[in-house]
Amino acid sequence: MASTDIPVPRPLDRPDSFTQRTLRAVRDLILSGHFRPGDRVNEAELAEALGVSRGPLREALQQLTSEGLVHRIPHRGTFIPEFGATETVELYELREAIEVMAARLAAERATPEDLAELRRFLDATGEVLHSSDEAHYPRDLDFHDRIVAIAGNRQLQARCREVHQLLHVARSRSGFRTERAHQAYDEHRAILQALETRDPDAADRAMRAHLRTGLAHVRQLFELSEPD
Amino acid sequence: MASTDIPVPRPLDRPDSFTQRTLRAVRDLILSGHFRPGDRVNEAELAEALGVSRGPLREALQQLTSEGLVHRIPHRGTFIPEFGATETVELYELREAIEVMAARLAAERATPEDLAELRRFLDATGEVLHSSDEAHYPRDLDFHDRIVAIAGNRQLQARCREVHQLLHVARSRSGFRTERAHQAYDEHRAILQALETRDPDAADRAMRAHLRTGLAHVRQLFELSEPD
DNA sequence: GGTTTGCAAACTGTTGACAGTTGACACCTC
DNA sequence: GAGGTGTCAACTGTCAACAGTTTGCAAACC
Repeated sequence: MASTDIPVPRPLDRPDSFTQRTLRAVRDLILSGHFRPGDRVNEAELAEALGVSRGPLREALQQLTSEGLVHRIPHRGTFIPEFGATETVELYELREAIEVMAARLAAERATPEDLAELRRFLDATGEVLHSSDEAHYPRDLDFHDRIVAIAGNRQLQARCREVHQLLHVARSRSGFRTERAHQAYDEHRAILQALETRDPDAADRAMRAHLRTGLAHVRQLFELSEPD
Repeated sequence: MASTDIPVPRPLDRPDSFTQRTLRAVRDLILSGHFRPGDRVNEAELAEALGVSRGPLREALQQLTSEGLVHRIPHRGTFIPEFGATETVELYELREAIEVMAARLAAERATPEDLAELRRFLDATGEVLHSSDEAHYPRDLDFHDRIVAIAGNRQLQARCREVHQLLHVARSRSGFRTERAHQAYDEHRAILQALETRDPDAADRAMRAHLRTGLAHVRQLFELSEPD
């Protein structure tokens, strides 16, 4: 078709709509902690700051509402939700539902290359972990995302993204730190092993155990910070 | 506070916003089959028909987009998505993730009353099923919704609703009929039994088996209608 | 002094109009 | 007639202004 060698016609360069850009901007503001749980969003002010009118902003807020990152009360305004112990536990249970299923599917569908790459990834994080004795484990979510990707189900992947987002906000409040890097790493290895034996039930058990440990840890944090 | 006995001050009577009403209206139009997969939505026309301006309609469409009931292409318009075999299978897998988890939680959390009511419900549907030999099983979803309700996790419940909606649209195209009412009924009894023994693993297995049977059935329909 | 009542400012909900893009049809060329 | 080009109507994206609601404050009243 295209006869010449011009770099690229790029139908992709079209800057996407104000609504989409605004959506990403506001989402980042929430995830980055600029807006904190309990805060109220002033539409006119925020629209001005982002350089758009209230129309696109309102569409973006509507989307964020269904993502759960924002809560709208009629005639009152838009608020950043506060996640208590109950909500956080519910999110963890949803996460367990999705990621356990993803682990099952990954055990059935992973290609040899998938497994090899996952192993390399874990080896790399293992080295980092043992050399510098970090108590933090920044690549935890990376591992989980990779497994959901291997599962090859877009619906699961999309929901997983959403849940991780919400948990990020839910945990942000009490200065959450994993502090259990080595344990998590060991559990990740167990999951990898289950995948390599292509045993969905074993993958199920390993992933579930891993997530429940995480939930138990978060529960403990909540009980410490507020006996709710 | 309120000293007098006037019926009710009712802060609830406030008719909710145009956006909310429009959202429900359009959702119903899609679920009822008025809009069919592949159809395009004309904003001006639909807004006029619903008696609102394009603003609220666009906010409603934005929400429907994140529910997956609608697909927007920039500068092209809003379309009702067409669910092929791949998408439908993915939805079933997501459903399995959610409802299996719900069954596990229900096994742990169901009160005796919950179980008694669920049993009454199943008995009632059983009678209907055996007296009039309906091939159709209209209360199938009811049963599933009850279990998710018993699980008592709002996040799971909300996602479950969404998935059921999408599956409704996905199946609507090829004049889907269950045709396996008696089998489904038996499987439901098995699930109930697992719940009554309060065995999460048994509930897991029973629910998973039930949903996989359903998926196998749908797969068969797709292979018949289109060898995709 | 404490409670109620009545503004008034601030903000959200909604609208109609304008700007930019897309897709189709007609026309022109070879 | 096939292929390319120009034009136009239809529709989406965006905006600025208007309408209705909420909330805080202040004055009035008991």
